[in-house]
Amino acid sequence: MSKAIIQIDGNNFYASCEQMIDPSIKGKGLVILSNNDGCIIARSSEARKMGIPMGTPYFKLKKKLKQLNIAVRSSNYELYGDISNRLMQLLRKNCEELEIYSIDEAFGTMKRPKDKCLYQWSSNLRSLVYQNIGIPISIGIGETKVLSKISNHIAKKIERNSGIFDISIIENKDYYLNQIEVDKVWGVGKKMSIWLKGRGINNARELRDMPSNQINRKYGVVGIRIQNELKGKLCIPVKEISSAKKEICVSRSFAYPIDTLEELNQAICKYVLIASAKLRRNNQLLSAIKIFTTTNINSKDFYKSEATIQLNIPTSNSKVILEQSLKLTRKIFKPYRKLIKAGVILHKLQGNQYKQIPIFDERSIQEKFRHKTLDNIIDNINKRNKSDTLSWGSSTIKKEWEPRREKLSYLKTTKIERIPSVFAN
DNA sequence: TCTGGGGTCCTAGGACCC
DNA sequence: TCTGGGGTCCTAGGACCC
Repeated sequence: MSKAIIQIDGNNFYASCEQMIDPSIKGKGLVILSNNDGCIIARSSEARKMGIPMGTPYFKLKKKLKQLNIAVRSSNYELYGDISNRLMQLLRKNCEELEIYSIDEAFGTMKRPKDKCLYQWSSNLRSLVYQNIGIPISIGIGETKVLSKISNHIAKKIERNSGIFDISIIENKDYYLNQIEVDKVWGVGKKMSIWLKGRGINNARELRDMPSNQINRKYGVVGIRIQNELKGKLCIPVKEISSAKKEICVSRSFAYPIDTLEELNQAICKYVLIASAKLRRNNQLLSAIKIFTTTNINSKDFYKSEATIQLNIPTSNSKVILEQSLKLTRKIFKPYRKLIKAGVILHKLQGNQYKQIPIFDERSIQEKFRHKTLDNIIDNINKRNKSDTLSWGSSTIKKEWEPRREKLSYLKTTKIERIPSVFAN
């Protein structure tokens, strides 16, 4: 038996992070809201048991949450990011290879011991993480990523598994695969599951055993890959080194609709500065910028607009990116539209080691270096202090339409002044 | 009144080339 | 009326993920 693929994730990760820093909500009903306090994006297991559905708009459940005495938090990505880093460091030490897949999920590999059983190892890892990070995790093991995801799902579902399941070493594999609905299989989304169900394929076992030419005709390599992974053939390898980002997107909804060019400009400026700082952090340059905005998708006169510009010389310079972005903003703006969201996407990214400097224009070289220094100074100051300590004048925006975060928890792990005090008597 | 944000991968089809 | 064949590259958009 070759290497085992291990899938590890934090249980109800956002909720667990909040409960970890605030013991008063431990073991209680808790929901986490999306940006702008829009909808429910995470629940504690207690809230789930009380029947609070995922993804529902907050305003629809506000009353019910109060009646049930369920705590509410705005999402606090600085906190979750910090806990995630600690978790991943610990996992990296304990797996042979580790691919960080998302803020709360990782894939690892492990060689199986002589008796093939990784339960002891998994159980030790779970305790270690709980002791050191304070977050419960689940561990799924299989021959491929798709199977390890299924294992993880079973680990969470069946209590006696205590958060660990290994589908490769059990005898009645089909018994379990028969119980996994086809839309729960990793890679099968809404569209594909409708198509599959229309053909009588309702669970993971049936998907594995259906004729591959059928799925190939409809979904090509994407479909075949999922099917092969279900059969135990590794098609989606564990990537230890995360590949360079191909695009960077920063977008937000506004607390209230805006309808002037001035406001849109301010928002775009702010997002562009966040995105270009990210770009420089990744040591990358961009060659294309897209700006977009939309009104409420649920309204009758839904309006959305976007514009893209290609740059001849790749850059990571805030001033250049800002100038181009504001030109695009003028293009996409239309008066009397109640805009509720806007954003920027940086496209065609490349590593900055390939930066091309214009060779004939002496002045532009000097300018470039000056801008580079300015960007560096701003980035460094913002890194040491609050992320927007120093910014560009054009990006100062009115507080009242900044996204709502009314139920934000304190940053007890990343702000020195917020570290909890302990008094011993 | 109020419905998130940030990604990746793949494919079809257009533009262009010889 | 009739209008090649084969290839590459790029982009927009769909589908999916957390």
